[in-house]
Amino acid sequence: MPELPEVETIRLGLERELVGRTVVSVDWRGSAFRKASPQPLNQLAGRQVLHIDRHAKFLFVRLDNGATWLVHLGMTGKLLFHGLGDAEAPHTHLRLELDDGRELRYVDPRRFGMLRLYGPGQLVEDVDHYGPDALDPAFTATVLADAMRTSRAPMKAFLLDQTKVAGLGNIYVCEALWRAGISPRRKACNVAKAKVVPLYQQILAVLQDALADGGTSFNDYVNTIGDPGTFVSNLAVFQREGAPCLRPGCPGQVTRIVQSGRSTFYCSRCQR
DNA sequence: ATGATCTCCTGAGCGC
DNA sequence: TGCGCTCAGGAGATCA
Repeated sequence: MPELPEVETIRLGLERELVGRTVVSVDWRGSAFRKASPQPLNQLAGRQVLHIDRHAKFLFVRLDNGATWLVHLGMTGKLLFHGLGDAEAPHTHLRLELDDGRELRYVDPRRFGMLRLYGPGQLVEDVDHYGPDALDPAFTATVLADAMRTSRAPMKAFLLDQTKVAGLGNIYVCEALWRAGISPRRKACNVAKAKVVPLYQQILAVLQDALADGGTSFNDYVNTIGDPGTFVSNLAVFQREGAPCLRPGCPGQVTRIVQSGRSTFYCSRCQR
């Protein structure tokens, strides 16, 4: 569900509302997730939150004892602030009672997310194989060009590959390729050199535009106070199958194809 | 080693 | 109303 702009929106919410708070008590339901936590989540009890980092779609909640609580929302994960007595949504897996009389809850119907508590000094390994975050200065046009030169994967798969550049998902890959006028089917190594810098610029632009709108919401994405993002009205191709291409002067229409088992939306007329 | 496919899980939407 | 099918914003494991 959430990609970089949505996760960054949540990070900003946590920075405002969670940093400085202490966890009074933990209600962990022990639900089975795809990856178990290295340390029991009950050990969040008594910890104060110092700050929140993000790499790609992972959140790093830094705690006062040197521990790190890693959160990944998968497709349907939500982190939400609630009052103590608020009714509980289905698929609530974790409730953290905070010292300001509120609760932070993790809700995730599909349980594709990850909640992983690393002890003090324990190294977080989940992003070891990841490439640079798409909005980090370490991600440059040169880095992108070097990775593209050696990959025969179609551009769609290439940009979804978190080891190349981290943080993009299905929506923003489709949107960035449309903005740059590159076919999602074109092999990365076959993209004209002259198109690499524009692609780099459009990746940053679409992420920043979406972030400014609080992300994209279809069904269930909401930020930490339950508000949806509004970028859906600015999507050019994603979930617009059959609609006219929005590029000025382009007579094409948006097509949906399946690549590596996932939907790709693009205009075959102006994305070459 | 790279790229494609399968898998985890639940819910929504659709056609019949 | 209900059944069965397809699809969903992610990513790790497995297979060719």
